[in-house]
Amino acid sequence: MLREFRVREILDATCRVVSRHGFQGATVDRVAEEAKIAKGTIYLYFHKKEELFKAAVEQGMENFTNQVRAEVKEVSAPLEKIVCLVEAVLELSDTNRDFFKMLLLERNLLAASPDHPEASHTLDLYLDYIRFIEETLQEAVDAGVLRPHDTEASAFALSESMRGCFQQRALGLTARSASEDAEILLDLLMHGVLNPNYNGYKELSS
Amino acid sequence: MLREFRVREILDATCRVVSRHGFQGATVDRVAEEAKIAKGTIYLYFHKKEELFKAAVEQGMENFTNQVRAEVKEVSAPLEKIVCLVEAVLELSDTNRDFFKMLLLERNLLAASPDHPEASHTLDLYLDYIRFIEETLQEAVDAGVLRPHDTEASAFALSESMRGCFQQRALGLTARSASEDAEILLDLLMHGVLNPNYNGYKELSS
DNA sequence: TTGCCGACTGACTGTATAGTCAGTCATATG
DNA sequence: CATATGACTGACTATACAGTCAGTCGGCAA
Repeated sequence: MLREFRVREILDATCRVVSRHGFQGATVDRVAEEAKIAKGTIYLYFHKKEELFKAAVEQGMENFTNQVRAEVKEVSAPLEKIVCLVEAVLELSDTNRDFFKMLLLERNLLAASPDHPEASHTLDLYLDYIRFIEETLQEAVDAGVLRPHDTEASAFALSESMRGCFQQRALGLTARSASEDAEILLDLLMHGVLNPNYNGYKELSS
Repeated sequence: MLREFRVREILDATCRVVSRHGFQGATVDRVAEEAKIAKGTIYLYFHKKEELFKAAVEQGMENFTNQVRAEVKEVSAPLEKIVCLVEAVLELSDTNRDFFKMLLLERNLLAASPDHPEASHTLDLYLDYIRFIEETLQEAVDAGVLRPHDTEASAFALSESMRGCFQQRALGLTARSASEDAEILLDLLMHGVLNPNYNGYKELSS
């Protein structure tokens, strides 16, 4: 379908423009130029600028989480699932840099907090992603592979740590590859940093 | 000094406006209204809108890191320092919500990545903060309290996890207090999530 | 009393840009 | 060939906002 092709083309251009200029500098004119179409054409497919940006974010998020879910579904052992998840997230964020830069710049999640119901779907997508991480961790707890703990908290910490890895790369602060980051992050997540031979601090011992 | 008082007043108003409307919706008119002064007055103290926002972010970051540093300096045991750091960060972010919401919305860090030298000072402040976390962790490693590992990576993961905790609270997704979050995060950081009785996955064992 | 100073004001201007719409063009149909 | 359809265009309008500046006001000094 022509319609679908155009929509995709416009959303891709939007990602590129936002990742280059931020939401501030991302004008409809620039998106049109990037997509090599007239501005009016964009308004044939999207009613408002906001709608365009929201669609770009949400379509990207859906693609992303679907791909991660698909990767994780390939393996069955609970611990391997976690490894696979972390690798998939970091590798996908490395591949689709434009989209992830846009996601990092996304402010609607917060703007949503008081009373912006339009942004709530974006928030829902984000929460679905977190919940998927949480379920993957919980499965491993249930299987006895991970110790019992607050998996919602660890899901949040893990997702933010992965986001941080990507940001580090986007800022050019690291030369590590996505898979090296994955290895380091998994090691931290699994074992923590406490020296097993040290017993001086009982309060923190499990 | 009158000048200093006005500047502070304007920057505080800026934080409130940005935290409520985001950078998009934060106009100089609104800041003036919030600070209960005329728009022209703002231009007596700041040359450009950008300068105003940058100053608000940087002043807030400096206050924040100075307070964290001061708290951590109070204790001497390496492990206690880490506990103190996490508690201080989470409690300060809970206290100064307006500023931290603004910080979460800050896009200059990324906008900086290609070639925006104006934003590099903001980036430097951020990196100083990371480095301070890293040093605190490294001290504990050197003292044998933490196992040897890549402290730059764990510093990054920790700072992003704390940021995530604050975001969770800003979005109203958690009822936990800052100190409860600190406890959970420290437990994760120290011990990881792997079940110590499980030995099926050698690759990840230390 | 007069004149000066400097902090502050807010109406005004210029500009960037969101959104519109009358018109073009290529293709399909009778 | 004539007419219709619909995707597309880009000049145009309306608006919101950054930044300006002539003017006000209170205090102070001569």
